Amino acid sequence: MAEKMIRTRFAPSPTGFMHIGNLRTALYSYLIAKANGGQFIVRIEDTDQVRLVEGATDVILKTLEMTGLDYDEGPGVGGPNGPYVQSERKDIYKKYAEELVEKGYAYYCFCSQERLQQLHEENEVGGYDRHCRDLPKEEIERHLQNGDPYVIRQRIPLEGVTSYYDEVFGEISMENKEMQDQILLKADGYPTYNFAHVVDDHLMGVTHVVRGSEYLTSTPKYVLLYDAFGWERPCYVHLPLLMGKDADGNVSKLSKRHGAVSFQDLVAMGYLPEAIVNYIALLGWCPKDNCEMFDLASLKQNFSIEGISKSPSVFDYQKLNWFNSEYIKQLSDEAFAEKVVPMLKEACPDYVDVKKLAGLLHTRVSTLNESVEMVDFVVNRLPLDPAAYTNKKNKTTPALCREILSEVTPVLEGVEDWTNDRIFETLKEYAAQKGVKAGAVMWAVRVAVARKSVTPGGATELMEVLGRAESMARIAQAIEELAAEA
RNA sequence: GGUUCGUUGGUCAAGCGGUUAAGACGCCGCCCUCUCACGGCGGAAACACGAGUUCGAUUCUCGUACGAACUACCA
Repeated sequence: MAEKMIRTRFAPSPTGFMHIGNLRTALYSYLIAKANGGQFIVRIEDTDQVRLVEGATDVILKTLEMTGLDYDEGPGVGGPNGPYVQSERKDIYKKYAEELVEKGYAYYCFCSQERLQQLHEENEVGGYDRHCRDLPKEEIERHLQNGDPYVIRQRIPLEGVTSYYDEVFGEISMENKEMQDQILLKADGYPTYNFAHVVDDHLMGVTHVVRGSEYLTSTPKYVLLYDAFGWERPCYVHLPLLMGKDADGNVSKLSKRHGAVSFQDLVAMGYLPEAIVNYIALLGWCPKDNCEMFDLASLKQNFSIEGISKSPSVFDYQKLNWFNSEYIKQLSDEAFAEKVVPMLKEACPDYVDVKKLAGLLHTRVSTLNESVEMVDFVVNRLPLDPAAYTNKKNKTTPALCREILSEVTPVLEGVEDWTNDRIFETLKEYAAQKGVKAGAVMWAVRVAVARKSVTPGGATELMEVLGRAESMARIAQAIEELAAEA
């Protein structure tokens, strides 16, 4: 008999932006299915009515689209197991919860939230005292009759041990007495995650539950639910957590306080979706051959559960930057320009050749947005410290630079085609004639023209970008300033 | 506090009883060079600790330490 087809799901709750940890979970879940010819489902878990955020679902779906994680079933595309939004499945859960009550695996609880709150405060460690676990039948009936608000709780065995096998962490065992009689159905009629996801995963034929390892210790309760219904337990694949490091060097679950952690934040900062995907794919997974560059297609080719590690990994922006710069360099000049020219156009004066400027930036930025930051000296004439004219390798001094700049002015005026090549040749000839290193001339001119000692691109490249008029004006200004200084 | 999980350089990590303990990012140096970047070459940098098992432990077992997650009518 053929292996059962693998079906995985990504089940986010629409409570905010697409967290990078969620994206990685989605990615792994997707890859586990796709690496094995399986199917990938998306399900929206919006059972918490108070935490709902308008538009969050759209952001999630949009992120999946931008990263190429196409799904076989889910909101928008539909499928045979819909609806794929939990709030639209409300009736289903109630039915199953009641089935559990009938079977004795769950019970009605009429405790007020105030009482629970108080309980929580009294014994700090928390936990429900199972007040309603063994309520007499008549009392339950009376409450129900009265229309008293109630929740349905799972009746966890008081003794024994529950274990399950996790594909990455191995055997996990938990004493039943350590588990809480968790709420399955809330007073507002919505199910909790604890219940809804079990019912849905079963109904939707999910074979592999892929999620963060924060669920590792609550999974025994879910496994008990499968058993109570008599359903086949799924394979569990818990993923190591994504961590962030704070200013003090302490690590904890990656969150907003660690900086930009949503996919859209990163994109807005100029990271390419492909680079983000590549980077997070490697955060907790390593291929057999240790290769590092992966697009989605090759990930589908190579991904395997065995490569997933157990230990949490720290999100490192430096490495992300490296991946991003690699992907930027892989872009053709045209493709890069297309992304960056609009920003440059907006920032720079009209006389600037932004297309050429983009060319200079291509190998020098690690994010798209860095382009604009890097050309501040093009946008404005920066204040300049004459000390910048001193360079020991080229043996330049402010005085020498002043001389060079004065002499070079008429030479440059004679240049017919204001292009990098022509300007460069001309300046080189001049240097040879004068008997100084070309580097000295270039240094003088570049500092004068850029008004900055470190620049993307050389003197002549910058002059081409700035155009003849602005370049000459800057040189003239430099000569004046140097004269004033001397 | 309890429970569960984790621990190879600063970070991501390979390793699955015998290795000079890979590789990548970052850092440093050299080369290239019109400064920077790109590219090339090289360098510093790690098995948390203690017992066992074994001829032999980074690898297996158990403790200790440290870290994390969970402990909601949130997911």
